[in-house]
Amino acid sequence: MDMSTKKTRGRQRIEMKKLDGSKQQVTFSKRRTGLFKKAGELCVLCGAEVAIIVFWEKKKKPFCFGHPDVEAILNRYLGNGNTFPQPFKKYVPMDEFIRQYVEAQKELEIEKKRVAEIEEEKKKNAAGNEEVRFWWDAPLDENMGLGELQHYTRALQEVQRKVAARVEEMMMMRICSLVSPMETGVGVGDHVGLGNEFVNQNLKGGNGDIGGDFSGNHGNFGVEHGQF
Amino acid sequence: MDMSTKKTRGRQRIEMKKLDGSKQQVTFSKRRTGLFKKAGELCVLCGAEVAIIVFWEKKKKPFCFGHPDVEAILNRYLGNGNTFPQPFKKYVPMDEFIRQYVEAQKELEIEKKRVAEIEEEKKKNAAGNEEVRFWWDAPLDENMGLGELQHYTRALQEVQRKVAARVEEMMMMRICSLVSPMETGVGVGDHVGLGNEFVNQNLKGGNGDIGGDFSGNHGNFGVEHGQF
DNA sequence: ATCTATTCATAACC
DNA sequence: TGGTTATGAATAGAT
Repeated sequence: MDMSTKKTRGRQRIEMKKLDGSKQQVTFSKRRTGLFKKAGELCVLCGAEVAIIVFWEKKKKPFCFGHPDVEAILNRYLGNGNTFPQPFKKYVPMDEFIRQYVEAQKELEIEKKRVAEIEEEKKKNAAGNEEVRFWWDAPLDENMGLGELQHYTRALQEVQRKVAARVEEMMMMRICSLVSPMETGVGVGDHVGLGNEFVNQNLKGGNGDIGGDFSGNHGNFGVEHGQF
Repeated sequence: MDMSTKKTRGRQRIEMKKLDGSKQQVTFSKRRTGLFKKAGELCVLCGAEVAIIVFWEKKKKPFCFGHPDVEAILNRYLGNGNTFPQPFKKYVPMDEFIRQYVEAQKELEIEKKRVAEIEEEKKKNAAGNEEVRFWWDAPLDENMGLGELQHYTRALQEVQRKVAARVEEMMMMRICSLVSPMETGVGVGDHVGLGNEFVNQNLKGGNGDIGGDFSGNHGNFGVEHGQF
């Protein structure tokens, strides 16, 4: 295969993590379009009514999709006829949450210990109050060259940064996991918890269709653009 | 190619029109899942906040997707979070785990501040004497003890590994269905879109029905299932 | 915005 | 409601 003749590498698998500003912009645009298209197709194929609101970064205005229109969906959603879901703690499989929570606690412990150690060292050294205050101030070990040591230092910095970021990300995720089930709780027994259970549903159907075409754009669907 | 040996014809192009009850059910289920997944990816990749509400046929309860959660998005969409009901939070007594979790978060914050303080103090001392800084911030100097440094390196890496693994795991869970993180804001949308007027209005309600069940909330995304 | 080469989502089937 | 498979689609990367 003469790779050099290929015009592009084609679609490449990407890591599911936040993109950098550069790619983010184009990806957001493409995927948002794709998402709305999918929504439109769902409406046409299944006679569903869908509303999608997308806020991006600090942008004030949201990008919206709605069929028949966003307001209609929201009204129905918020509609007075709606009965609020009742708490259903006992139906939520807490095992996973508990496990995650415990993990979080352990990690927190590690963090705390680290801080404690630092303070301990600090105090100890301060008491001695000599030339060397902290262990890290100690003379460089002859086993490692400065260059290598610097390398390690940079590595540590990076690790520390990542850990902090990860922990935060994790915390956020966990919050969602923990809260959502409860908040969305609905009547007894309707939930399914982690692990992707499914809700059993039966249906048949029928009702009007919408006609739109989605081909290129979002035809008859209300697509509101945010941005600017 | 021996077509007769093929197990299936594979995916076939379908007309974009309403399906019959039969296929509709399965298609709705599959595509809804796919839609939510896409939304989750958009959130993760671009740091977007998305809310999706799907009503199906006569079903009373909608299927929802939301990150950070539907309510947050709607609040932002509707303008000020005031008029919008904050249903769940009030209704659902914070579960013990959530409470503890929140506390853990606070603790983490405190720890961070402590680290900052120590760092600050450290810098102060450094100013007074040498230019000693915290090991993670720096241009390392010859004072760092190799042994300690290695110790911390290992410790941090271990933590990092665990955290990463956990996050990865969670991401997987979610991504498989849905996924990820972010903040809140305020703003009302403007629209573009065919046939839809947009009226910015404050709905209130007090209740929203969300109903359903919550399917696999595997994700960090709040996914609420409707059905019935 | 266009254009591929690939990965991904899914219509058919089981 | 769940898998499996062969294809149609969506889209990352490059232009």
